[in-house]
Amino acid sequence: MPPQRATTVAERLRLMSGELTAAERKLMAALFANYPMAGLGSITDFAREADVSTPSVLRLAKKLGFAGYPSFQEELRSELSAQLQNPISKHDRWAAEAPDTHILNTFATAAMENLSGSLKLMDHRAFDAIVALLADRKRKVFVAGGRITGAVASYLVTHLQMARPGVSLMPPTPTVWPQYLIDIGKNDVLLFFDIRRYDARMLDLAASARERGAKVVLITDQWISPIARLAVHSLPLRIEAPSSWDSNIVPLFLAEALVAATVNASWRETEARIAEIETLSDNGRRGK
Amino acid sequence: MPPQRATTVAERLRLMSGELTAAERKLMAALFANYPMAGLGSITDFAREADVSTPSVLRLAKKLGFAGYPSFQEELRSELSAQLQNPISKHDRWAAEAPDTHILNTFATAAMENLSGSLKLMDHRAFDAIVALLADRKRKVFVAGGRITGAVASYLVTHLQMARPGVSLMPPTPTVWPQYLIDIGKNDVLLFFDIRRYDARMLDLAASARERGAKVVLITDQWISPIARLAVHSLPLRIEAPSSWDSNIVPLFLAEALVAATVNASWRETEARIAEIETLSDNGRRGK
DNA sequence: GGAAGCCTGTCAAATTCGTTACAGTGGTTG
DNA sequence: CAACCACTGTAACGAATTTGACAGGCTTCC
Repeated sequence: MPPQRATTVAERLRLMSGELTAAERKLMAALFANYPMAGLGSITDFAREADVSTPSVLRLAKKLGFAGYPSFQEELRSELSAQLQNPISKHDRWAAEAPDTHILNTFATAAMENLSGSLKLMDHRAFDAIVALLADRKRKVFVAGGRITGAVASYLVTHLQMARPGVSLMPPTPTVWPQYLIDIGKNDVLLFFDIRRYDARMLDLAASARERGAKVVLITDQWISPIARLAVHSLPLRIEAPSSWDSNIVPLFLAEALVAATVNASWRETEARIAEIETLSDNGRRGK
Repeated sequence: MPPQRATTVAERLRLMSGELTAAERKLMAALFANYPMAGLGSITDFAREADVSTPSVLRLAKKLGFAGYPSFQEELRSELSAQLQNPISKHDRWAAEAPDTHILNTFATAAMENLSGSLKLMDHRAFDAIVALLADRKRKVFVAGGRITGAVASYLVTHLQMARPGVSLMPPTPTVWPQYLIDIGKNDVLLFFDIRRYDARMLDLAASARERGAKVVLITDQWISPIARLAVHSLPLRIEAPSSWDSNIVPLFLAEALVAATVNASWRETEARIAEIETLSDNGRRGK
């Protein structure tokens, strides 16, 4: 019998997570990946699942206050049977034991809905076309974001720079834009993140770039930035959140997906570049 | 492996109920009395529960088509885990008409799994405690991120600054950290984003801040940054992605949730501030 | 009423499991 | 750089479980 019947194994694990060793964290991750089923087989199975030795499993069980592995299992079983008899066992998916109204849960629901809503709306051919533009090394790529979306734009640039040369972030201050604009030529790509509270100066920038023959690409929200009229491709995303501000989770998702797809589309050239960056970065670390 | 994966043990038992012997019917009744938990213990327990001998249990398992008692148990477990996961994995199709293997879809699946996996791991009390720290205006708040997570850190700062005064982003270059460190005092908060490829200099920064009496808070990945040992709260997140790099969607999710919760926690003071920022921002636009 | 057949429990063998002891590893401190 | 500490895996032991063999008992049918 466990020390306190009030708490669950999951909760106890979370409370102790700070004091867990590497092997114990592997076990915790394996258990949560398939909770609590992973712990109901033999100790050998559980150990193999988490890729640790059987004594490590035993040590974890004892650390949690159980006499041995069997009593650990017994507790898991009794939790499970309590949960099954309780019809309120629906929120396994969210933060355990937090109420449905907890911000973590409402936010997670919103994020999931935004993501699946965005994907349903999305034209995957436009996505592929944008990837083709980004993967084309003959084109220079510029990325611009607003006050809020600037962080997402910067994130995209950081990763794209690892995948290919010729990628620049437009700085946040419009006064220095001309000295970037001068280098934006025909066939170059200017990608905007522009969501609600559309910035008039970004629209001007898009117009100027288009006049110079650049391909304008737009990532925006469902109300669609005016830049859309100048863009060759635009992707509208859903960004609502139970908050005073919009959520940029889906824009970030799109940025990551664009990077991954771009890397895939030009793997031959990208592979060597990534490896070289690794080397340089290691040298830098060693030389420090 | 059982003969037909389509049917459950319960169903198979009901179908065969006509051909069962007395002892087997006792077992069936005991199993249904608390299904399927009764079958997840040892064969001895199950037999005693039904008041029959252990070989009778074995005979029933074989009659149902299983090789032995362990494989019977395995089937029960897999049924149960399928039942528990079913309501979750109901992702009603991602990007329309794009194949399941399209990057948008594989990435979306990964993102969803990372999010729900992170939430399962998460200690919501640690989250609440962090919010309490961030909402306390007597504490200054500093946020630090690495090369990649810097964008997320910056995003968090941009929003937190709208919610409260005294929020600073630690710059990316360690050489200027001392002039920030000097202002970090007792009771101030230093929040780190530190994921895989942990930066040794960030660890040093955390140690220095802690020596000065600051509260160190850590947001990290499931392998857990060494900063965890210095932190009062640490939240491990899942960040795997089908890409050459990790996904920062969940860290961004957490940043947004922290901001929203912080705003909620101190709405009285925050409301006026947000309104005032609106005014200032409008004036700025008009004055342009 | 007796014999056959099926069912069930007891017992013991074989295997697997859980547990302990110990040694090797990596990282840290003086 | 040596000594130490914490952590982890290997190996071996004892315990528990699973399984097969056997025999007693109940029912059924001739």
